[in-house]
Amino acid sequence: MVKECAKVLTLADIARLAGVSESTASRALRDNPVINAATRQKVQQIAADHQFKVNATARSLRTQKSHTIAVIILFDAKTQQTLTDPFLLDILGVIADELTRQGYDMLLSTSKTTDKDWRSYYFDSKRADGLIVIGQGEHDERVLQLADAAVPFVVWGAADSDETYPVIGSDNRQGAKLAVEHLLKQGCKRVAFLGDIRHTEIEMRYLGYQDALSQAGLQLEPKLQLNTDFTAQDAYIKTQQVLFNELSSSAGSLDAIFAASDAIAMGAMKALLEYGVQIPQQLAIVGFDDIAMSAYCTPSLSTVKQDTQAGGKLLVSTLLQRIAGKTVPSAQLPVRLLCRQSSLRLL
Amino acid sequence: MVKECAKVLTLADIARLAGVSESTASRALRDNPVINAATRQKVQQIAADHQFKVNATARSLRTQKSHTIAVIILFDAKTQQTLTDPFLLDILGVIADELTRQGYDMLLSTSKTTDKDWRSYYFDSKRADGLIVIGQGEHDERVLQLADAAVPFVVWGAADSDETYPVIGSDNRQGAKLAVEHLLKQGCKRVAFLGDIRHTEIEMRYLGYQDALSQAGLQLEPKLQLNTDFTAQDAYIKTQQVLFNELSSSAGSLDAIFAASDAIAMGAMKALLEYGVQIPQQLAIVGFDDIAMSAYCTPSLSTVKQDTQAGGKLLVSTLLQRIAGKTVPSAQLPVRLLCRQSSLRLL
DNA sequence: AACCCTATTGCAATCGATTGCAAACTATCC
DNA sequence: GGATAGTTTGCAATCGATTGCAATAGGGTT
Repeated sequence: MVKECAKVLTLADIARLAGVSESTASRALRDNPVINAATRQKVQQIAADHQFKVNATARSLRTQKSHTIAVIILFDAKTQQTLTDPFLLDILGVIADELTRQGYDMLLSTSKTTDKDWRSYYFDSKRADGLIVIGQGEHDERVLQLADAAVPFVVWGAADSDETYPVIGSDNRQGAKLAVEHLLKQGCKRVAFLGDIRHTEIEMRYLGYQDALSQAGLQLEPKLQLNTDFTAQDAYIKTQQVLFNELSSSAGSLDAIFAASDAIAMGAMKALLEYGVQIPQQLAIVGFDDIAMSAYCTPSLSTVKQDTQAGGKLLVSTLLQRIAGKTVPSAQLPVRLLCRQSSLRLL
Repeated sequence: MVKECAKVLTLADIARLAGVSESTASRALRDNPVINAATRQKVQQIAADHQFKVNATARSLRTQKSHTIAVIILFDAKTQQTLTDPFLLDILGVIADELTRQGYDMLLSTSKTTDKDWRSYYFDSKRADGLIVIGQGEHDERVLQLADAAVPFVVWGAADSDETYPVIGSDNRQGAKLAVEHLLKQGCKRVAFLGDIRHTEIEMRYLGYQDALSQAGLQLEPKLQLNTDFTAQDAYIKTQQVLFNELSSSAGSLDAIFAASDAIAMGAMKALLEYGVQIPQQLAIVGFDDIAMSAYCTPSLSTVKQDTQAGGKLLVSTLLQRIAGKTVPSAQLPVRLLCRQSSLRLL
């Protein structure tokens, strides 16, 4: 059903129509002040009339800039689905908007698809001028490999110690500490931690969890930390398998959960509610991220809100500065604890 | 911190290193059988050793193919956020994987960013070989505009009557009918419909809702249809503002809701639960999509599951066939009703 | 030995836009 | 009038890979 239609015009066509050379046409369209104002207007008018669009490919080849950023979303190899966590969608949207605002296109890929070598695929091949990597996970080798090459990139995650590349992320440790302090303030004594500490971000949250416990003089129980995937499903299963036993053990009853993501929290909460546990009276729970659904589940989920708006913008601006050759430091964004029904006992 | 590193090699470099001409090198790398096997091997070996990657820009310019597909996500102009619905993430992930599998890159954009003219921006400028438009919404003008041009594209949505372009989507009408039939079978008499019927897909769901009602000999009450955004928040508010009044009206009590998306359903459910309504005993509710959270909210949400896996793959294969010049028909994917706690009264 | 055929390889043009440098033209001033 | 400065414009090279066509070499045949 595709209609045959006139061939797409090239710069040469526009130049001919305007009666000028290609160089003049090119400069006119790019608002080069060296071109006479009248000529410029005329060329632009003709280009607009014919809906002329510069061939992005040719321009990229000549200028050696693609004006495209590749966004790579890492995910857990175990999880079947590629994009699962709503949190990703959130930050992805912000990045997309911000890149467009800055005149860049966004090439999206999931790690499954490009196991090989990001540098050669995206950068050497000139598909992208820079990379944004979301999530560090256990895939650090590939990120480190990038760092060794002269590829401009930024990571969303947790700054480890002294990376040679900029990492943007929330203050995970502080956020976790706030969450657990809040749980303790609600009278909880035994708090489980749900999340895979092999991911750097989650490890930081675990540290914040520890901070709060030790500050309150509580003993750390390693068996209360479960490596769960970032899915409600896995949290649901692990909760049933492991935590039910802890609800009333010799060590006292489990009376709180701090989950490393809202999806995890919701899975755990589901299992507990089905089991007849009263939330928050018998067990209080706090998640992390503040995805849209958190406020609308029942009971609504207390959580540590990540500022995706600020995060996405900072990722983009950091990357663009790096592309411009500047050295930009890592940054941690402040987080905020949102207390909702799942953890508020004192009303 | 970017280390200075050797300039990226070009095909000419590889050719020189292998002692052959550029043409031979090019052909060797593309596995052209006309090249002597030994030569081919040698060139490929050298290229691999030096981690040579063909410059995608130059190749695109020469071959006039970008091997890139632009995915455009439409969204409601009223909603602030760009990417809100988890369902989008779902299908987006499938499309991303499938495109990669087929050797295509994916350029992602949200409609906010490219209000202007998709054809000239993506296609005429040679940024993409084709377009996938997700969601028709109220933005039909732009889609129609595409159809008039010779641009290969596919739409995820609902086939209207006789479009000149392929539309892939779920069997929305049938899905809605199944959902409402189920509600009626549970003994419900007055069913509200939450969703904005100005979107074609939702309109189809509304038709299915009507089908089920009239088949059961029930009167359609137009005031029970509310145009809600695709967010839990808007559904929450609208439910409070409008539906509370209907819980016990002269027309009988509202005892069921069919929501056009799971997010909407969850927002409505939250409002009702807060108001003290028993779900499903007093009011049963069914959503649409089957997003990951639906199974993990409380009560778990009955819903009409869309087959995103099949949908994403079909979108991609349809588009690629179109790019190859074939005419491909629209298609409707079967849906499945998942009965969970929010609607099951008879246990 | 002459000739033909096939298997390889290379030359050179091409994709479309950008840009350094030189040319052309106008204006100004002595 | 002519020289100089300033403003516009165009020529031609360039970005890197692909490909039609011609050229070459080697093998086989009569």
